[in-house]
Amino acid sequence: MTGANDDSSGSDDTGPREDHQAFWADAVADEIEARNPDEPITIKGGVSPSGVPHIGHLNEIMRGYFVAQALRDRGHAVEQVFTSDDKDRLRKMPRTLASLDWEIVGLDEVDAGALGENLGKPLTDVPDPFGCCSSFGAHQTELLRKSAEAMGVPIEIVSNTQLYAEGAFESVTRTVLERRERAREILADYQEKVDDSYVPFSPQCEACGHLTETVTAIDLNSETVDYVCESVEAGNRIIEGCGHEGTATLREGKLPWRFEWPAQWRVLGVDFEPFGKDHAEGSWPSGEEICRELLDTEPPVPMVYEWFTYNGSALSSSSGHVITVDEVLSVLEPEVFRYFFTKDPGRARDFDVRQLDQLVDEFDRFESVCFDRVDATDRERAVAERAYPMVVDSVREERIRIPYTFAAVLGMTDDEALRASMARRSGHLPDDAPEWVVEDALARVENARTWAVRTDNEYNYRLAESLPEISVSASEAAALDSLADLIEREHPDGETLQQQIYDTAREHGIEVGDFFELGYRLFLDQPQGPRLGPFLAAMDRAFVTGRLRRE
RNA sequence: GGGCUGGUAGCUCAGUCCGGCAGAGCGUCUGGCUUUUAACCAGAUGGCCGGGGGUUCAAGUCCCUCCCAGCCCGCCA
Repeated sequence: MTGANDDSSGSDDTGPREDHQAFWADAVADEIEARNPDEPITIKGGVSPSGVPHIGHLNEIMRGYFVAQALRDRGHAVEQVFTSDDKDRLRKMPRTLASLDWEIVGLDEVDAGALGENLGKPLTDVPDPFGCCSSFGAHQTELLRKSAEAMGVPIEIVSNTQLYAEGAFESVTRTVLERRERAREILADYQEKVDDSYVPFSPQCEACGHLTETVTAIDLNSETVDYVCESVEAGNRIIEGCGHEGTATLREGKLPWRFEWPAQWRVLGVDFEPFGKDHAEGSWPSGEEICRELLDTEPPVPMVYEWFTYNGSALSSSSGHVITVDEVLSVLEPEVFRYFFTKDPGRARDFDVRQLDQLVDEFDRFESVCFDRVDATDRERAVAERAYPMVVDSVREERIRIPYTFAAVLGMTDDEALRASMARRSGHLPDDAPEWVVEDALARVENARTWAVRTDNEYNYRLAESLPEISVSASEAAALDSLADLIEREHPDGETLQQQIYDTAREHGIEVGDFFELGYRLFLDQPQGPRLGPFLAAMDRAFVTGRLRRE
């Protein structure tokens, strides 16, 4: 169905605060619907692709995604686009870069000169320092595309450079130049340094390729501007101009950001756009006014999102304190990370790798709430039922989750059959679980294992492949042998075995604590570990008895 | 200097729009055999809701103000 709500004005009389939406994306969807937008409804995001794309940038995609899904669920056709603002000038050297395989490298490992010699040019005119893409901008855009793909979000990526090149911005640019007096007036309310000489267009110098700011003449008949390539200030530094005097068409240059953003809204027909708090007080209010006053277009429904921090401090492409989508997905299932973005965008949030188990536990609860397996408030249930289907690839109630920390423990072995049998014997997987359930449940093990290794936390065990070098006393040897016999004879369950370990230690006059440590050394080559009884009971019996006998 | 956003239990977060007993999970503690062991179960513990003031029968929620963090505009460079 298309074109919902057309002119049925009678049904719109209910006030906007009529029913409070539990899930934020539905509140946004309400706002968008209230405007009766043309279909497909267009949701946009975008970034200037200059540094290593990190999880903060993903807000531009994920926040829109949930709104898009909420609208689609209501029967609307929705298109989610993402502009790579790749006509932006390269202003400074990034400290780190990412290869297309997400390897983070320093400038010394790439052709840094490709960047350094081209400061001031549009990102798409800067060579790729990795040499693998047609430009630095293209390289960066490719990383963004991969991020969205990895998150399973279908978006159309639009190159800003491309939009200029094909003339999509031409008429808007013309309008802005025609009405530059008004443009100045508006912008001057937001930016003090806008003076009479300000021209809302930056031509690209035909000689050196820099984006320049000194426009000397505007000819709207021929749709060209004359310029002098003078030095410009960018990113707290001066970028030298070449002094060339030339003429540029409206496709050969770019609008300043404050105008470019509203121009995108108009050209792409944007109905909704989320943006970070950096824009909330700057480009949004000016953009809103520019859009209405200058471009005669209604601006999109806005949404400000708070920034994430990473391990407690600000994410920063330039300083290199980043975590990429690729890294996150090496420790989290995509649905868990998608869940992270269902949380209130207005709240500042830390992505703390050391505490990822909490996030995963939260997700597991979220899933359980959706399927009504645990107690929850009405609100929590409403959010879960609404957002959960947008988070998973498919809603399958039979799915089983192994707790993240236990999954990390299962990572002690690479033997997948052993992982499965340990999960079964420990009660986390029913014996009759279908193949796909087992496979799904165990998929988490690799993630959790990577996490445990990366943070080197208390779940970072490794099953000792071969017999560790340990010396045992005569009484300890006897105790271990006797425990092995017991296991062979009685096949005890975990709790029984736990008890038998205590009993055996005492029977042989060994300190209980010492005996446990001996057990951990034997199997993990560490002095501590998980509850020994259940742990040993979960493993292959012959292996356990053999190891106890120090074979 | 002006403004915007955030600040809720040890941790991660709901609840704030629209005032009605301060919540969840995790952690911690205790118990579950005579037993320290990270995957079990039960119970308990946990809060000046950033501070202060105001409105109200009633404030985490509304108003004012201050503090802290981040950001925007300006100023400076």
